[in-house]
Amino acid sequence: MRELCSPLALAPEEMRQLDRVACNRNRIRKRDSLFWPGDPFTALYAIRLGTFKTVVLTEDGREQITGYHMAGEIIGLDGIGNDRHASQAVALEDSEVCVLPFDLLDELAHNVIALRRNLYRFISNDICRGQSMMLLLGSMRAEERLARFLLNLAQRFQTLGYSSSEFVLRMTREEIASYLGLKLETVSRLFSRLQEEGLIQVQGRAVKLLDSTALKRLVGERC
Amino acid sequence: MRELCSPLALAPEEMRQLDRVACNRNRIRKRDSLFWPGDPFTALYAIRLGTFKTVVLTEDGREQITGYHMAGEIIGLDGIGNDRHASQAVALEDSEVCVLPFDLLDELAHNVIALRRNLYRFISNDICRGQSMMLLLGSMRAEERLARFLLNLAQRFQTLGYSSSEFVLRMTREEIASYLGLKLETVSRLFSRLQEEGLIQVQGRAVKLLDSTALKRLVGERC
DNA sequence: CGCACGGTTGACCTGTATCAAGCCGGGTGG
DNA sequence: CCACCCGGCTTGATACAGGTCAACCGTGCG
Repeated sequence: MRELCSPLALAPEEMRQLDRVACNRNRIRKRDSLFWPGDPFTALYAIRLGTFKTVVLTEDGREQITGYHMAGEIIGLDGIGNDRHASQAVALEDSEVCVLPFDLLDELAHNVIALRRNLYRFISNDICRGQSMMLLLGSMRAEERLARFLLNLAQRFQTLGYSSSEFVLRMTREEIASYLGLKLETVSRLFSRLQEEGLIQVQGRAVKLLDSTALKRLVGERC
Repeated sequence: MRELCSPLALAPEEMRQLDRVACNRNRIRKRDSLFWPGDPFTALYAIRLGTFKTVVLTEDGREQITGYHMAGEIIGLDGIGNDRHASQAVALEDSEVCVLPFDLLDELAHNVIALRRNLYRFISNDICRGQSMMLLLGSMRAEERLARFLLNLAQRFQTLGYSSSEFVLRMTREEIASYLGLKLETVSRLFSRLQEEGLIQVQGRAVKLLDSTALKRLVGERC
């Protein structure tokens, strides 16, 4: 548990207090949901293991994946605002989360300045993530979107201690497409094209980044 | 000042405390910026008067407008996460803001539960706004995007006590286009088309919603 | 073993972008 | 006070990225 909360940078004594809060783990099976849109908001969830997607829906049934979340990240933040979750969180593989009841968390935040600040921080980071997604969806071409997606995954795998150049996607082409505001055929074609160009190697969901420099150039990064 | 903080739902006594925090007003002239990307984060800003756009940039200079903000709203929330603002906030007309130094705000939040909760709430609402924008940018057609934009503005004007069916846009076609992930010519054509169809009446930036029911149907709302 | 789901690929279509020309209205300087 | 100019807007013609429809494949799961 502790390592999960290390991003919160607490003193050991505060850690013990937090342990009271985050006592209960929870296993979520692949395809099961942690919460649904409209569910009353009671807790945040710290992902210990596995991967989740968050999804929002239109009235007429279309859906948009708004995020992929891996171990060490916290989800459910969108529920604080109006005491109901706005999105759905679905496990992409068998996963495990810590339930962080928000009342307890807030009570603790009352005393522990560092925790309060870090709560703000987490929520605010989600805002920034949203802004980058708007940038991506609003003004980037398809190829650039996919390249960014891959580089972002690579970086996150790296911070988790996995290879940043070789990994297995947890999501289908259709899910990638939804996230990137494209159609699944387009994503499939893009994978093939990037492979032809020698930038990546794809075999189903197994991806190897062969030329990250070129990928970064694709997304307009100065190298 | 007080009416601005009324969404925070404070007791009168707490109000007085908050007055200490939000003492200083600030006039911002049209086209001037409240903060720039990279600026150190020190405060939130409560808009008293006027309109702002928030903008994020790519390394290679493209820009995406991520939000329009009117009186009563709070901006700058994206800065909390890493102590630097990620976006730029530009006044679309002569405006006035209250500066809310975050240190003071947080200190006060330590004591006042309601304020703490409402801080969370504000930030979280921004996340939800981001999610709806992803939905819009990722899976809606151009006409639907514009219709949603207009209906959203209408509703916000209404809550400010202005007409919800007749208002003057503060932004150019190009700014609307950026926000909606389109090009200015497309936005212009859409305005013309909605007018031909009798749903709205446009004269430059003056807009009148003639058939909100049809507009809502356009965005897939059951009526 | 076979079926169903996920993925690839091709042919064609269309919504939106792009390029280009002209208009309108309001602010400025003569 | 008028003429001009410029930024913002509209509209048309054309291009193209990505969507749609359809056929087929492979593979892993029951």
